[in-house]
Amino acid sequence: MDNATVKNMNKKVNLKQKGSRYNCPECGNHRLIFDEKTGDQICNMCGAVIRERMVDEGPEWRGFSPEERNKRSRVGSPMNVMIHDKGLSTIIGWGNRDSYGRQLSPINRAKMYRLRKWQTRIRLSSSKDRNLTQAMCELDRLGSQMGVPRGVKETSAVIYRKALEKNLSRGRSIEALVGASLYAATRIRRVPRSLDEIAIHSSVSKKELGKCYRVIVKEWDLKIPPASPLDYLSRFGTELQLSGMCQRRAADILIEAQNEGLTGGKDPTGLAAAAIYLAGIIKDERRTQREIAATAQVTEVTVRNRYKELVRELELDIAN
DNA sequence: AAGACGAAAGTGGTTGA
DNA sequence: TCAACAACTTTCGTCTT
Repeated sequence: MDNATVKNMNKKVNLKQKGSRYNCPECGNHRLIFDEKTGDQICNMCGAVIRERMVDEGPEWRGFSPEERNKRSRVGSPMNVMIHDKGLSTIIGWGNRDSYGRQLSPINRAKMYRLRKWQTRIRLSSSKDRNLTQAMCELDRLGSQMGVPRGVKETSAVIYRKALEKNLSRGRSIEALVGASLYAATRIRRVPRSLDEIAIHSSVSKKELGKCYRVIVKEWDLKIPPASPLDYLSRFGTELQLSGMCQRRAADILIEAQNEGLTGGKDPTGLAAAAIYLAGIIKDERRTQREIAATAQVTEVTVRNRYKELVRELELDIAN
């Protein structure tokens, strides 16, 4: 018996018996002990370590009766807020066989057919459900087309659900409400997209989206901070292939501008664009005003005005 | 020739009477 | 409801690199 084995044998604490399919190769004993700390499986007769660093696939809880075990089980699909019934409803299978695999009798087959029909009707019964089904579909399309991260889409789905509960859908198109909830979600998650961008990818006008957005915010009393130019930096920076250093410098400029109170009432995209333009010059990664204006979706004039203002007010020294 | 600049006129939204 | 207003856009001619 080597040292390690003796050491393992001494571990009387934290040892838990586990039924095992293995027999000890040394003595043939089938009572094996599992050490939770080290993940070793040890023979309780001769102390031989059968397997090391095993992964315990069992649950971390114990149940003393079948009911208890059932209650504690967490098996099942995760909830998905982006499917109208959150992916939790049951679907009657299509195979015309019972649980033993036997063919159903013609009478039962007809019964199952009727059951299925009713079940799908019930599943999508209320107009709200039908609305949600369509909305989630549209949200998925819109979100994917705009390259919005999954988490934001989920936030948006939650907002839409709440809007629907408050009956905000009445008199408004599904598309408009979906767009507005997506806009709100991007703002909340601090990856803002402009109403213009959403309007481009959906058939709803910017005006209509804005109206819906305001209704959602008002009705739900959402506290959405105004979009900060900082939130736009990384997206624009990435699109313009600027280095992290350069983006960092742009952020510094913006923070300074904010401290000086220069950002109030100004278009945050324009400010972000100007900061990027300046940082580009400072860090020798110059991008033309046109390039930046195009990615930030503002005009060159705005970039120009904002950056002139920043230079003047912050007394930045740009040697060029 | 491309990029930057600035003036002038126009647009859509907010504010206050 | 309307005018005033600030910010932004569009357009265009001129200057700079």
